[in-house]
Amino acid sequence: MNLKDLSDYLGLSQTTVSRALNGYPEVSEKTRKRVQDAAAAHNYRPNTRAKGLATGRTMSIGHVIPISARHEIVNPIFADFIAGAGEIYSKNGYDMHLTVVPDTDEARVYRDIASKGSVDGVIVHGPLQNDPRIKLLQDLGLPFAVHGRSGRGDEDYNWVDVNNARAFERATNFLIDLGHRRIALLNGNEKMDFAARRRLGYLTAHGARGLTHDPALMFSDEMTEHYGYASVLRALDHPSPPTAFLISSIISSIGARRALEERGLQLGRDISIITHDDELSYLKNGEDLPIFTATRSSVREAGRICAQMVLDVIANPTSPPQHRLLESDLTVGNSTGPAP
Amino acid sequence: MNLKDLSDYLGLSQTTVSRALNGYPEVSEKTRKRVQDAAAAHNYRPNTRAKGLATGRTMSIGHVIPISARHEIVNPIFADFIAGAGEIYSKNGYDMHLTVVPDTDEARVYRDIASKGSVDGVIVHGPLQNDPRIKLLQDLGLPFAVHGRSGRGDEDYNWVDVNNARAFERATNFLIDLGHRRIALLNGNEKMDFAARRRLGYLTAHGARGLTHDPALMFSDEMTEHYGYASVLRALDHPSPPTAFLISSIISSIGARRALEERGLQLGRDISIITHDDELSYLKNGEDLPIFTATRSSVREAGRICAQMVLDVIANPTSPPQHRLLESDLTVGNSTGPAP
DNA sequence: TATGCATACCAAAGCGCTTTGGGTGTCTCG
DNA sequence: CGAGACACCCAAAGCGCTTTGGTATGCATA
Repeated sequence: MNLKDLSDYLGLSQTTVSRALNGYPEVSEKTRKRVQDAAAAHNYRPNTRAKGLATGRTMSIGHVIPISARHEIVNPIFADFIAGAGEIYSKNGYDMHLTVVPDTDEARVYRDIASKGSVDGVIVHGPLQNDPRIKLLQDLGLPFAVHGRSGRGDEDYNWVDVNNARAFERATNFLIDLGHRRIALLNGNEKMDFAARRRLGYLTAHGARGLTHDPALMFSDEMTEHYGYASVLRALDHPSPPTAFLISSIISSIGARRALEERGLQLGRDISIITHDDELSYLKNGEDLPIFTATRSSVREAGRICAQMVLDVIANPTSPPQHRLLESDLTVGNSTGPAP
Repeated sequence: MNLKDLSDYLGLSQTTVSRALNGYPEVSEKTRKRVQDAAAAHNYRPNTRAKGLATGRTMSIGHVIPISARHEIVNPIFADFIAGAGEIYSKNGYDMHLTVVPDTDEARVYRDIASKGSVDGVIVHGPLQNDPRIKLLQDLGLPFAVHGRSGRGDEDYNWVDVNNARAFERATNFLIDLGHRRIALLNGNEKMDFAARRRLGYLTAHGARGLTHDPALMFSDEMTEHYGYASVLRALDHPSPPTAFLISSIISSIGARRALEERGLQLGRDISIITHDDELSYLKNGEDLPIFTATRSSVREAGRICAQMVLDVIANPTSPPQHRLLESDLTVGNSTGPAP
């Protein structure tokens, strides 16, 4: 059933039917009702492509999901972010257009998307420090919002980010206050902006308290379970091992816990851990009692905000860039205690 | 830059340029080369919507991601499945169209997608037993492939599934052979087809060995970490507690391990665990040595196969339905041992 | 009676592409 | 030398919608 069929059936022109369905005033309420009823009865929905061609809008937002080319790992926070964004999209009649691509040739994909005109805007995932994608998208004139930021000069594009530096500074201070002096950092890949900022927070706290950090206790890689496990073992084998760990992801923290268990060390007594918690739906940091002391910020909520942001930009292309810096809670669990 | 601009620039008709780019024989190789070079130089890509309108194909596949309406949980295996499917899509010039939707009104979404004509085919995620979506899609005439199966009558649609019954039967037998007699089952939501089959395998093994199962040791819910944790505690508090657990997801197994740790029980000695392992990229079952004894099957590979299957159906609509039943490995790790 | 102005509708162009149904020039062969 | 055959190219229709630029009708006003 297409517009022509429907208008033939109703004995009206396509113009009138289209206007009736799209809420234009040039059609009597009686006719509009008749058209709407017929459309519902025949289960008519305008063809997306045709509508897109005619209006120049696709009503869909592109997400380019980078897959680590080195390790073939897809970021686990992605599922929850998408869930949040998807909520907003369906509320606004938008669709989500997904491309998974090795993180080595993301630029090509953005270029493709832009010239194929298949989306009205895009969300940038996992920005690096000084990510070239941002300039590219600005040049292409494609509306976009970034989940995270990208180094300096973050004034002239739209982003939603967690205050990563602050979160990790607070967490580090919390540990220092408990008497810890050797604190290991299991960070994400520090080419990524969020990880660089977390590192900064960690270093800032050290500096402010007159402590020196030990590069041998600072790790940076993709945040898998195994990374947490292996890094903790390595740190513990250091001649002067840490008494506390600051970990960038709850997934790696699970690996860390496994390592401690294997070594017979008790979490919160022998070794303290603070983790960052993205509030993944299937991997909550405890239901009522938190498992880990954690800096907490919902990635799903970030997805919602980010999605709303692109939609705003699309609706209002001339408005100034929007920024949203989310503060994270510091929830105290049983994984931290005074330094032994 | 659109077709008209490009053909004007080249002094050729749109027809010729279109044919040159799409590999039709009616154009000289010399001209084709000239056209291709110009297209590349001007970064020309045909507009997706226009192409779709003209050809009747969208070159995109729809994925409808159900979110548990009760618990707002998005299935963690989803990210890896998508990664696998995305690989195949980009190799074949297809895109992925995503809709996240509460699992209560998925049907509406499929109906929408079909009448809006925004995709060439869809993948069905997380089929229930006797899932109404399958009949719906057949009625709508939309090509589709199911990740999993849906109860009886699985001959007349396309699916990729793991042999869940067999996997869990083997795992149960393995535990029985080790002397375990009270084996708890931490299953997924048994409205889902995969979980029902796993339950069946578990029961079959019990029956074949003349053992009776205890409903008090059988759990069914969404497979979160907390579910694993809470269920293990509950099972251990049973007057006659189990000596082994069979767990449907590595995520829940992590929760299970946490519960054991809390109770001071040693995995593989006091309590045995066999888990199902979807080979999630960020949550591998150990890097070299497996953490858990596990029935293993790559969900990413399933994504690849499933994607290829829809593409095949689209290319060849009259071919008979394809089925692919993947057998899972049983890898032995340190989480199992003789019954105490 | 003529004019103005809403109101309610419509025909047709246009979005950017593919594809049908030719057309023209060159070559080959009887 | 004329007729097919072939290679190469083109104009225009059509995909399903929105939107521009109307027209016809009815009614109040001057």
